[in-house]
Amino acid sequence: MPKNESPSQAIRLNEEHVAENMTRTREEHATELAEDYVEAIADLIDEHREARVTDLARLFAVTPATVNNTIARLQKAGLVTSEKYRSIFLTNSGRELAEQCKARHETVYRFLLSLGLSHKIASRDTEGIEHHCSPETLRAFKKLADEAGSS
Amino acid sequence: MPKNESPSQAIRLNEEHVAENMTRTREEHATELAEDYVEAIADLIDEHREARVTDLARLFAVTPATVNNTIARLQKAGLVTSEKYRSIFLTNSGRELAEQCKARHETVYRFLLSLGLSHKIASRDTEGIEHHCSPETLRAFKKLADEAGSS
DNA sequence: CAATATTTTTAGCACATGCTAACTTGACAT
DNA sequence: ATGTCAAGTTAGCATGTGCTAAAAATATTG
Ligand SMILES: [Mn+2]
Ligand SMILES: [Mn+2]
Ligand SMILES: [Mn+2]
Ligand SMILES: [Mn+2]
Repeated sequence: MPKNESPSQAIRLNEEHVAENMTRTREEHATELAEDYVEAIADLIDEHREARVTDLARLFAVTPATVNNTIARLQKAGLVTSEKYRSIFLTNSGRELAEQCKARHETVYRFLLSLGLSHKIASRDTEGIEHHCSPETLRAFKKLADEAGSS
Repeated sequence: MPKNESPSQAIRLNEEHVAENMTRTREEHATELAEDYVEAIADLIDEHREARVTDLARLFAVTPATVNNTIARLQKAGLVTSEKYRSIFLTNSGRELAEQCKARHETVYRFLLSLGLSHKIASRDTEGIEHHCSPETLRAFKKLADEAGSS
């Protein structure tokens, strides 16, 4: 029945772009947990010298079994090293990723603060938003956060 | 070995908040695909009178089998109606959600544009960011986008 | 109408991410 | 040294989200 009638220029669904964007967002989600883990592990090591399964379980509000499972994947991905009953460490690759993620997290957080949002809200939304910012967007965020910071 | 030494006030891991934020982000991810689907279905119906499996598969860059699977879940969730070999429609609840999501999508997109980002980048990043904006953040985005819009 | 092409569905698979329950290991206090 | 408790592991399960390949239904076209 629908042949091509009603151009209906209201929404303009650019199908090519939508498909690209969806694919990109899926890719971001695939790396999201890994990013949060290496970031948390780096933070824990900074604060307590070591990152243990229990610490991560508390931080992420999941069970130790889930942490174990995830750590096994991260190890396979070459981001962490882990021996049984020992605490978890980052590989060089993991440390590098953690650094990038911490910087990115910081940028997004400061940007949201600069919009006048509360620490609580900014910190909450940062946790999700950080994984979906392209380098261009991140640059824009950083610029504005820096400008607002020099108040 | 680690007892409580080195306050190391560099990062300040507020464990309570981190756990809360992670839980929240997980919840957002659980509804993300549903939101994008109802939005896409609404757009397709606006443009073509109907939303078919193939259309959605093209839009999301997945296989028709995947769309079928997802539609079954959405139906169980009461967001769409679907009969075999027929096109897909929104329930009232689905239409309502689609409206909200479209408004939110629009707000985030206009906000990113107002930062000087290209349409391409803004549209890409919006697709992920939109699902992680609290009402407060959304209000801030809208305010700034509106201000910039009146140029 | 009949042949063909497209669309939709189904079955069966895989992997990520979560859980609980049971078991093992390690740490620590008496 | 031993007994207890916390921490870590494992097995087994569920759900979400993707895939391919094959079958069934529908649409198009000669
Ligand atoms: Mn995060
Ligand atoms: Mn996300
Ligand atoms: Mn959207
Ligand atoms: Mn989206």
